[in-house]
Amino acid sequence: MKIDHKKPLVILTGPTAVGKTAISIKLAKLINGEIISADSMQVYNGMDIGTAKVTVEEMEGIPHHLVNILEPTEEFNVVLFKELALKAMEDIYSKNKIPIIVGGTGFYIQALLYDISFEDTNQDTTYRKELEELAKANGNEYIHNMLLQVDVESANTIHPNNLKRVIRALEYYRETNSPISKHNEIQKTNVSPYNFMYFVLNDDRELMYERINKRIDIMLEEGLLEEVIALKEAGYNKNMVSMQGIGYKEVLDYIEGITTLDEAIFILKRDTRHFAKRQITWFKREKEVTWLNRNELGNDDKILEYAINLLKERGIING
RNA sequence: GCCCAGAUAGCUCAGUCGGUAGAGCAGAGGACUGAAAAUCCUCGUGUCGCUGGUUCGAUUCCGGCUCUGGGCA
Repeated sequence: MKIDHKKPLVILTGPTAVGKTAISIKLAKLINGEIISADSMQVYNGMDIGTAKVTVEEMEGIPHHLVNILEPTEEFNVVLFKELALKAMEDIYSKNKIPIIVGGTGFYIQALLYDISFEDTNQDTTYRKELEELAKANGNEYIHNMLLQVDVESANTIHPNNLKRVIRALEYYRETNSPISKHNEIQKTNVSPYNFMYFVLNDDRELMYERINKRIDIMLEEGLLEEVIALKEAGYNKNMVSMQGIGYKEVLDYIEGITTLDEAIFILKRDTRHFAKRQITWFKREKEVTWLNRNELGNDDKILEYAINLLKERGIING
């Protein structure tokens, strides 16, 4: 067995609706772990059905961190995630348990796993707003040209229409006086400080899409509409990050009369399929990933058996 | 039974004044390092319903047939 002094970390992710939750709880029981959610939407209170949030019964006593910790008015982001996840990990290590990161937000997982640095910038977003206004007034190309002046590298890789990232690159330059492309290059070489296993649960595309469509029908039966109506009545609106979650923005459009119910459901299913596809694209690009394919491994118990063996080999758990 | 309108990419449809065709959606691939369930990029060959005719050449014009809408009886 390999001796590794790095702390153990288990990641279990995959596209939406593959069945991460059920497996994660079994896994936590088997390896004496606690779960940290890497999900940008399950952090919000009151957003349960649309995010397919784990219920207390489903948890079966396994502690879950970073679920229900914010109100929908608050903004969650990678930096906050990393900060809170690190705290939770310390807590878990102190109990001699293993942290298991579970959730579909690949960006968050990456930031944590490779300890990507974000500390060198501040929280002030006024410059961001300024740039947004400039773009609105003069067009995307104008802003992109501004970037070209200070950071040719980034300007060449970021498409002018990708406003959010053009703006972030400019913001980064303004705050650090150094191009973000350089920062990214350095961060890319980061070696993970953990002894980890990065599992990606996956399945045949067609089956995945079927499961997504079915899950949304179930969400509607369980009262997704009522949930969104309640959020709207509580004063939450589409400008909030939380309300941009899939399921919320589409249902809001229906409630506000912008689409019919059938259209909203169609769009919701489609957007969820697109999302799952994007998630897979992300995981394909991550280099140190171990795929768990349902069609090759079989049922949840077989998948778990396979995963546990790998964890033993890696010295993350005792064999 | 008669009249009219359709029949073109998985779906909705455009188009070719005759030289074998293109949009949207669906779908596929990709990017992503402080909004990430967000944001952005790339990808379109299909007996142009079937069958005769005219023509150097028909998916496009003409005839017949089949099917689908709608109308009249």
